[in-house]
Amino acid sequence: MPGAQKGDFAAKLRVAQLRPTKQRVALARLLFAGADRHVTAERLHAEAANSGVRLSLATVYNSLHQFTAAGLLRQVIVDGEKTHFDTNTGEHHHFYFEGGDLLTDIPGGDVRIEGLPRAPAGTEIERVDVVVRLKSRG
Amino acid sequence: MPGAQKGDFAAKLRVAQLRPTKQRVALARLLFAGADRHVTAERLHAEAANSGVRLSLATVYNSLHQFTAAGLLRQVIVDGEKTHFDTNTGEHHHFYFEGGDLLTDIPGGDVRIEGLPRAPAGTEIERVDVVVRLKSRG
DNA sequence: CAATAGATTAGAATTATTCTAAATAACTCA
DNA sequence: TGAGTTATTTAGAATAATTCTAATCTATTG
Repeated sequence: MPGAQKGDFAAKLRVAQLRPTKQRVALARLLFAGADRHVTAERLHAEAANSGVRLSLATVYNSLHQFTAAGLLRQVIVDGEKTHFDTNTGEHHHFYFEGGDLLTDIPGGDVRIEGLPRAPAGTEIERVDVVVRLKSRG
Repeated sequence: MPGAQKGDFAAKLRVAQLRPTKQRVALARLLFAGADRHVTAERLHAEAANSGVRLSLATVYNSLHQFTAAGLLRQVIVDGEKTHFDTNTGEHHHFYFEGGDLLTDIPGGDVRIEGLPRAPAGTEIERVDVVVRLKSRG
């Protein structure tokens, strides 16, 4: 099976109804080749540049949003300045290191949240996000 | 006790080591006169203008941050675009209506979170935020 | 391969927020 | 109270993340 490596990402994109362009495949490789990870647009753009792929920041933004819409990524809002994207789309939560711009996952299965009120009339719960904000111990 | 109304806010500011200027007192009145509330800088600025107080947006930002540092307000990060400030500084969580830019409180006492892992070595938990994201029921 | 729909791009535009330096107002205390 | 000191306010410039635009490319399809 020659070309299998590369084909994985192209196939993944095709399943998501996204044309597997050079840029999208390159970003998909950076995002999905290894373990789950968290990225910002800026950082992913820098990484792409480092790994020899030339693409514009606009394309990174476009792709991150398209991947998110397709369910391949999920947005994590924790710091008001930048948007973080998470390759782990399953149920889970986050540790966030204030200032450090660093996120790590808390497996969802371990966490139970009890006593939440019902969703207000006319609405339904889309998702429950838990962010554990950390500071370094003085 | 004449001037008691106004004095409340000036006193509150003095306790917080903030000089009770006309602008800060006006903002404090808007924020703390009634029930707990959530505001953005832009909205508070508009409200101040409506209530006849002329102050700059920069002052609103300054004041919101100073109030927050003094423990009178708390920041709520839920939507990546704007920062929300909450007059309820006690333990509690939030419902967030996607798109609607609207926040409501979930009393903290009712909610229990179990199964969180320990804070990573060298860090401690500063706060645990729960955001229940709502969408309108289709 | 030609035609077409979709993607990429550079750079301008937008938005929230912060910064800067000058003008103003609050506080101190003699 | 009034001079002097210090903190605050302000308009507008600056910044930073993100989105938009219009033109240029590229993948796909027949």
